[in-house]
Amino acid sequence: MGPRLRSFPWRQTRDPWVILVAEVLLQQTQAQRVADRFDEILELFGTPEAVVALGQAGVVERWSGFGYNSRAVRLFRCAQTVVAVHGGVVPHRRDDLLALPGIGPYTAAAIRAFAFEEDVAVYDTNVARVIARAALGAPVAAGAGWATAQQMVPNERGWHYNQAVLDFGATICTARRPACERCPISRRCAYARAGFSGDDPARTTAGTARRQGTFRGSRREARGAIVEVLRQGPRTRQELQEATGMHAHFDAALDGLIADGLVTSSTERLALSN
DNA sequence: TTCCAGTTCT
DNA sequence: AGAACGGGAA
Repeated sequence: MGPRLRSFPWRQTRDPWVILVAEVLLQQTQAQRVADRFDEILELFGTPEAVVALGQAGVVERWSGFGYNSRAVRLFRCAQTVVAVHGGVVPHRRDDLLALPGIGPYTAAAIRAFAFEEDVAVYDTNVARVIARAALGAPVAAGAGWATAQQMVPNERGWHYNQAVLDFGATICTARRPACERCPISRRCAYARAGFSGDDPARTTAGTARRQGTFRGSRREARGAIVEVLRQGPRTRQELQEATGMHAHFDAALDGLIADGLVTSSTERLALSN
């Protein structure tokens, strides 16, 4: 037998809502960071009704430390939709899942594969890298990569297979320094068999991480700082600006947060939107 | 600096 | 297609 799957709390359940919450948190966020706070996450967001009851501001308040705060807004709206439209039950059909706020192609597939145990391919940054390197030895567009991934899913074993590929990409076939020396499939890896000639196929493959601008001094940093201060409670514009210490992008950041429905501006104060 | 179990808007 | 969107960790 090869190595076991990594032990993550969301792998011990098939509760579709819990899986959904975990997958939303895992979007662009290292698995270990989510795992470290999973008890707290379950207590806070364990049912769609609980999320609705928290209210949007409550959800955003408790999202501290996870980043991408719009995900908190979308999770709240998603909970509302699941309760109001689906009677509190997470749907299993792809189109119904994609219609939920914050649920895109990856998360819809992850819910189907990991909660409902359907044999659908989960295609994320890890899988895209593995497909490009090991299966094809060449860069892939998103559509073709997904199709290739789907062909590889074994009948009746999708749950375990998908979790295993994710682990393989996260621990062996990594973005930076892939551990080819201890790779169990290096003999069958297209890129390895080609002698690692040319650029890393994963580099230019769609679905793998794209580079972003510098965070320090960015508007995104200002947005994050503003939301973090407002988690403590409402503030005047003056107080908010001083507390964040953000000057350069403060106005644009605040405008953006209001436009995104994260922050509400009343006559005197700014606050997280309800 | 790069990258992280992506989604949404333009 | 490209950009915007957090913040932590290697």
